[in-house]
Amino acid sequence: MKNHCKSKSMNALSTPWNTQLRELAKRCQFLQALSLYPQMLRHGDRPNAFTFPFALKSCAALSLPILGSQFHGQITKVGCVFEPFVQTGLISMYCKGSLVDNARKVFEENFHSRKLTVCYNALVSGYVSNSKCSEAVLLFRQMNEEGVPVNSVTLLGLIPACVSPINLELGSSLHCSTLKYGFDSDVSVVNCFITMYMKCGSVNYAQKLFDEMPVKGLISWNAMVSGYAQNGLATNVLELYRNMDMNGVHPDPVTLVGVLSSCANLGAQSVGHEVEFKIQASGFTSNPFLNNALINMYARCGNLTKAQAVFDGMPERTLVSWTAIIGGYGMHGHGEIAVQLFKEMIRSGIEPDGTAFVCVLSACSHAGLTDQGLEYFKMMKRNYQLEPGPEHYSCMVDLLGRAGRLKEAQTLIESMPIKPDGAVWGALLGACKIHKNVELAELAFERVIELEPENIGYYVLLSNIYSNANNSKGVLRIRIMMKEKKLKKDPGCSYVELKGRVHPFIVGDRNHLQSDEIYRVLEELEAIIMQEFGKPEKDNREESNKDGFTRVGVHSEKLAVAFGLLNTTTGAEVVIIKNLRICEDCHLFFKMVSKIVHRQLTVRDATRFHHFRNGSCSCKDYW
DNA sequence: CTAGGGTTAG
Repeated sequence: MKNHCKSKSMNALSTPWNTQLRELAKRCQFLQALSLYPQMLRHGDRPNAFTFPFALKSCAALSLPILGSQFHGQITKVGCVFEPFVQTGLISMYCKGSLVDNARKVFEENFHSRKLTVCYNALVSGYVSNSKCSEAVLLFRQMNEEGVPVNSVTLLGLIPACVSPINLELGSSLHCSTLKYGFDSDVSVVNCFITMYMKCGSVNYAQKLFDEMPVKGLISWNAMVSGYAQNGLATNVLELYRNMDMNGVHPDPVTLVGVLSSCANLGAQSVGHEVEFKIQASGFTSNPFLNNALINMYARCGNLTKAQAVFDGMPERTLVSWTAIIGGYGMHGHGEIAVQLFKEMIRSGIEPDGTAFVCVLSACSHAGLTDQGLEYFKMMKRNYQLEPGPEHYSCMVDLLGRAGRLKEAQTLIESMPIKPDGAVWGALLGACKIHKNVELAELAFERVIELEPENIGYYVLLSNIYSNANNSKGVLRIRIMMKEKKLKKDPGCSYVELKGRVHPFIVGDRNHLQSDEIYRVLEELEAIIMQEFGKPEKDNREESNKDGFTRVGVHSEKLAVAFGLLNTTTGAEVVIIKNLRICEDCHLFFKMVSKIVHRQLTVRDATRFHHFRNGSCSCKDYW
């Protein structure tokens, strides 16, 4: 190449450099691409309009706006600022480096660009990615007014502006107007709308769009998988994953991340394991997103050994990897290990963020490491300039509360510089239940229902506190409140994972295809239990309708056990996936059943299952 | 200029 360069004219000389630059940028080797530029100058070769777009793209990808602005200077000198590719490159580079005002300046100063769709597109998407959505919408209107043609890329840049539930209206009006442009048959535009509706929580609408697509691409499937996963619809994710397979669509890393996240929420370890196998078979083993999702999945399913193994096997661990493994140890009560790992992470030069602190604080709380937790809370601000949010305060209230330091917890809430949310008062209420403090519970309850009047969990909690204190007046008062507000506790739910399918059960469920047989097994089991161990102390079955409240029918856990026993072959492990806080009645039932059958019954924590976000599914609390 | 992704108590 060197010989080439010396012998040709200036302009043509830069061509081999440009080709190499373009190749490197295409392969995302941006640093190498940028290092080519000084080499080129050293050779005495001049950059031209074909050089800069790739240099700018590299600056954008690496978020180096300062270097980018030096290129801007060069571009002005060379005089190719009016070239569309250079211009859009500049706008995009400044936007990716968060210098939107510079981008706007480039856009405004260039007369020729005013009518160019690509330049508008670059700025529209730049505004959106810098969360300046109203500016993006204004610019979009301006395009229409000035008669600049809108293309599908314009929409791809603009639609993500409407990804929060607040913007659903704007999003759907945008959707309506795109019908007018005729982009409703463009696969990428529809994919983008699917994502938008999913992020707005409008799952049904997203599903409708997906179902009506005549041609679906891998990204369409992925948008649905991730959307379901983000909305906590883990069973839908698994169903869709099977459907993909049947339609001959091959999953890629993005698909598998969504599937793993749902396995984590369901506690569906065997599907998760299957996915891990697929990852290895497809050669995705070094994808950091996938490894983090694997750590999370194994940790949540209680398999800390495997979570640790994935973590140890990663060539590079990001903050998210550390957070996932720390959270995993924390949620299973290994507070000391979690704290050790947190220290190790800091030693390895990774700075914790707010999320990492939530994990370590809650780990301290679960393990009773009260002072350690207090120390970390102080450290947030002192060492890392992180302002504690309400989620950190609720961890602290939980930490102090569990340790019986209720007064300190209350003082902490009162000293908060930000407004406490429902979770903060809720944590105090929970602590009052553990330490049987009725008086403080009443205060916490009053505050928490001001903030979350619809959250049934808190009513149930206070009612149970009254009940433990034999305060029947209190219990009645809460029930009347709930009745007046027409609040009803969501039923609890248990899952059994069998041959890769997840079977959900709710209290008194009759929906399952094998419903009759399940009830038969249950009755048999209970008959044997009666025979062997006598009548269980508590039996909540068939208590109906006194004072208008529905009472517990047949517990979901019991149905799940009966289903498991009915459908597994000898020696198979029955996995009951359930909220850890099962009631004494069910606990007794589990113990007796596992004595009767010589199979292993495993109880898993699935409290994270989003369906129950607004109230625990502890069946004791179900009225 | 350009659609889909991992970590967050109670």
